[in-house]
Amino acid sequence: MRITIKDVAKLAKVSPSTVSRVLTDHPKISTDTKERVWKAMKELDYHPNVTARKLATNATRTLGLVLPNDVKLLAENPFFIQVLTGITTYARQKDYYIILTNAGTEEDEIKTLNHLFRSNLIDGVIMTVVREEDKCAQFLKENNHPFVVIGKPEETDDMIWVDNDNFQAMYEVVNYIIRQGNTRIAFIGGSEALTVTKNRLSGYKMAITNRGLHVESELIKEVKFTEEEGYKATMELIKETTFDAIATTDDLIAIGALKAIRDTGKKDILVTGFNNTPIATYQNPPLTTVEINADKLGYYAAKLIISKLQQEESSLNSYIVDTKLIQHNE
Amino acid sequence: MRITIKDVAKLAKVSPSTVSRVLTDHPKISTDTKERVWKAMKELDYHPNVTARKLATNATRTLGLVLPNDVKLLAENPFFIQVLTGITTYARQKDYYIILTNAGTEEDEIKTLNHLFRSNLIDGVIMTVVREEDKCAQFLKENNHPFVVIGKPEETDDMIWVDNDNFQAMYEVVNYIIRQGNTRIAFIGGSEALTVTKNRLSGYKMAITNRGLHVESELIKEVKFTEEEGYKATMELIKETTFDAIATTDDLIAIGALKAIRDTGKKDILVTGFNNTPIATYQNPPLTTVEINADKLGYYAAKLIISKLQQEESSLNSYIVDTKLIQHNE
DNA sequence: AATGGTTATGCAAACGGTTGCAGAATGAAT
DNA sequence: ATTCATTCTGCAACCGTTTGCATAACCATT
Repeated sequence: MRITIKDVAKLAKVSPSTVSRVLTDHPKISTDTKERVWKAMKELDYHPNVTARKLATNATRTLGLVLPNDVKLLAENPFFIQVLTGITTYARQKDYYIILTNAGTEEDEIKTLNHLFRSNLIDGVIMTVVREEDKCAQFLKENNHPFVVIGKPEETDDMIWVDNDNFQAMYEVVNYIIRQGNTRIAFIGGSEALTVTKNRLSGYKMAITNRGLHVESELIKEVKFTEEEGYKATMELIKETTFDAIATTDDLIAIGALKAIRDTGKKDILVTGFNNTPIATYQNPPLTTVEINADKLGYYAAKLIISKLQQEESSLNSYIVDTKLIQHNE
Repeated sequence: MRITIKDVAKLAKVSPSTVSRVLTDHPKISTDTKERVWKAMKELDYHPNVTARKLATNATRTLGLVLPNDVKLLAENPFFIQVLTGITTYARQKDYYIILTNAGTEEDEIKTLNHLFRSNLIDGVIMTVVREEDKCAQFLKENNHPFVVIGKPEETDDMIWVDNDNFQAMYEVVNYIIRQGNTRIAFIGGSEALTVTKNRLSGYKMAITNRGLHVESELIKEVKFTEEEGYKATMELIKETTFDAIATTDDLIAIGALKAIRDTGKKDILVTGFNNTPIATYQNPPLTTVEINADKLGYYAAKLIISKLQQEESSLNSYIVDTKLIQHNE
């Protein structure tokens, strides 16, 4: 038989209400009874039934998390598991729980989220993948479901979000490249429709300009986040123009670029990536890249949404996670 | 105001009990009322309150999952996120939920699991990391908490587990190596205390013997699952003996081996890994490795524990997930 | 018409907590 | 001794389901 609040009450010779109040550290309970109840709880090794509490308080203290279905994407990108780690770490500190599920299409995700909210399973949700004009985000907004997104959205009005300072990060990368003595620096980035790419491109341009160099459109390529695309873009660059460094927005793209450079027998072209993935670390020589601290992104995402749910006064709407240039050259 | 079972009952002109019975497809409800109730549910867009149901049925339909705290380990090893994907995929099919949390030490994990079970948050747990003489597993067993482990345990009596056939997988690897014309084949594996290493080593030995070759202890090394250890072990091998191939039990070890081979200017030494990590794919040339289908491991782990919890007759106690040799040589 | 056997549904008590409100107990003030 | 304010605790209703038991309604049988 499970130990319930009644058992504790009986042993401590108080009513269940009192035990409940002791649990929540209600101010009007005398130290005396508090101690009696604590003793009883310890003696019985009492664990409150969280489900019953959820029902009574109509708060689940649970956050939802929907991962994409694509195993390959998840496996290649440590980003997700790192975000996840950050989230669970903070949630645990605050006695919040995480329900994990997955979804394929955007509609699927909406259906899943709808179910989670409407069935009283979660109080809020953390979105790790935000598309342009994201239907999920729109759905959540329309239904007044609290959520936080990882990655600064286009429209930030009453949105809660965390992100790196992508402008600043790329600015530093390009500055580093220039300090290494390079002057013609190419840029290969993901879709320019994505805010993240936009910001990184701006950082690139600003660094170039500030150092008295010129932004040249023939040095700028837009591709998908894959090795192949990085390879192709680099091949085009090699054919079309000359350059002594490439700044990319993703390690996978960078790997492709490195391969193209090897295959064409080029030398001394500095390539930089983004995200500090293991793939980068184990390149030979290792790639210069940017640590985006994905676990911190998760950590602060959880923090923001939880303080919102707790209606804390101090609760912020956004947070910038620092980045770090990782120079693997010896 | 939320739509409850009472609202549905009122609209369908039945009692809440009847609605509840319709929900669970109780056989004694007439098709007539069933349809009336369904219509009412649809009209009100009713979603049952899962929390209330959990309380009433004393079953949470939720599985716990505890990840290690070590971000680096998680990021380098796509294994975890793949397992996770498999789990959520199956769980979703069966309307089960996954609660995710993390823990550092073994004691921490026990504490966490204890809390999850005692607080009525989960019905069962999936263990992804099983140590030798695992205290967690012992704790779960002693307290009669249902669990499944990924990785065949030493003692399999009334344990539920899934695993690859590690013997067979390594047997095939070594056969492949031999078919490529190699005869002196080294083995670098993780701790021999781990069942997984034992089984892979047996597979190695069997393949060697079956092909009429000899097992030589100077060709066998035991290390940790890191690149450095793989590097060191290979350096030792190079110093101490000769060989034309190395079978390792992990891609990271293999990467280290490759590096040692490069650094010493050796040629034509075939190195194989295990786990088919992205790091392997993006090696140059790509590593020959073994796909262990970690997502299937998760999928079947979820399947086994769920059928156990549902007390299905057909429920198995173990499942072997197939592996596949990935030859990246062109 | 009375009886009996089904079948379909409702009643009410649970599940294990929380919480507004009432009121007992205490001490201070008149 | 009475009144009042204050502090602490208990009563009972409630959260939204499920489910054992009772029973109404129906049909078939005698």
